[in-house]
Amino acid sequence: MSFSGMRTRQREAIQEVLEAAERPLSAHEVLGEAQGSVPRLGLATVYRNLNRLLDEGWLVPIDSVGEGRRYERAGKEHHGHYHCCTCDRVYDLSGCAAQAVSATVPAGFTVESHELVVHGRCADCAGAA
Amino acid sequence: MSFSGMRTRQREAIQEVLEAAERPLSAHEVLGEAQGSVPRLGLATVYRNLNRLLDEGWLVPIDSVGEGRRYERAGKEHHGHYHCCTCDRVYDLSGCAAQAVSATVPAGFTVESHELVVHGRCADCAGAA
DNA sequence: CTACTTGCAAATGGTTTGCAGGCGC
DNA sequence: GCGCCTGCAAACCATTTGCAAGTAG
Repeated sequence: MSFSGMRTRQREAIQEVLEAAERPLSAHEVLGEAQGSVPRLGLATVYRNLNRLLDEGWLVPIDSVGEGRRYERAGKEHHGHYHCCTCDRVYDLSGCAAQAVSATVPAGFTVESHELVVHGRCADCAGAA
Repeated sequence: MSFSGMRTRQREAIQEVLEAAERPLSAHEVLGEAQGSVPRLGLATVYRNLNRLLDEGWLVPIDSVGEGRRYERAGKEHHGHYHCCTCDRVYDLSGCAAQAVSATVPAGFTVESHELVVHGRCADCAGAA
């Protein structure tokens, strides 16, 4: 099991884009950026690589915000995400800001609401599975 | 503003289902339940009513968990949601549990991770929009 | 050379929309 | 009766999959 798979031009372009990003990116954003290095890059290839990178633990999925999944380089300190309702982009917050939401939001940003989601297993499933 | 729209059998069935639910429901769950009272009810009608109810503020959307949006009656005390990774259902948590996640999780439930998402406007959009 | 990958196109699954007929008011 | 609402089917959009051809090792 082991691992990384082949080294291809498209795979590297995708990783570079994600490594350089300072906020979670959508598949389309990755496609757009990566096509800078690999023009003929297809969306399916982007998804296939994103999913592989998720399996390998190189990426973390961000599903918590509206439409579509975002992808972020793994290994960062646990942090919250700030979603702009207008431009729909997602920004990283510093640290897990649960206790002081407004304090962690970047200056100039306005907080409208926040959500806390816990993932795990309920009593039924913990016993059954 | 003001607005309620017409009173129809399907609309009432949908509202009853959501009023009775003690956890956020997906459009399909609403459809299934409501068809108990209105057999020929269509999925499109469910979506149209759910969206209208959202506009009217009667419902709150829960986008934070995995696949598809869930809908919950508005007006409840702000609370977190517990998502079971196995059965994929979403449960309400009591109160905003940001400060003590594990403490608010129902007995028997296992916490695997949690997410905090803040919605609002970034500096650019707050000024522009 | 052989297996893993890619690109393109068709398939999926959730949600929305177009349209003709129905029902609330 | 007029207009909003419903049901059905087609349209959309994000993501996945099938398949023939390309490329890494």
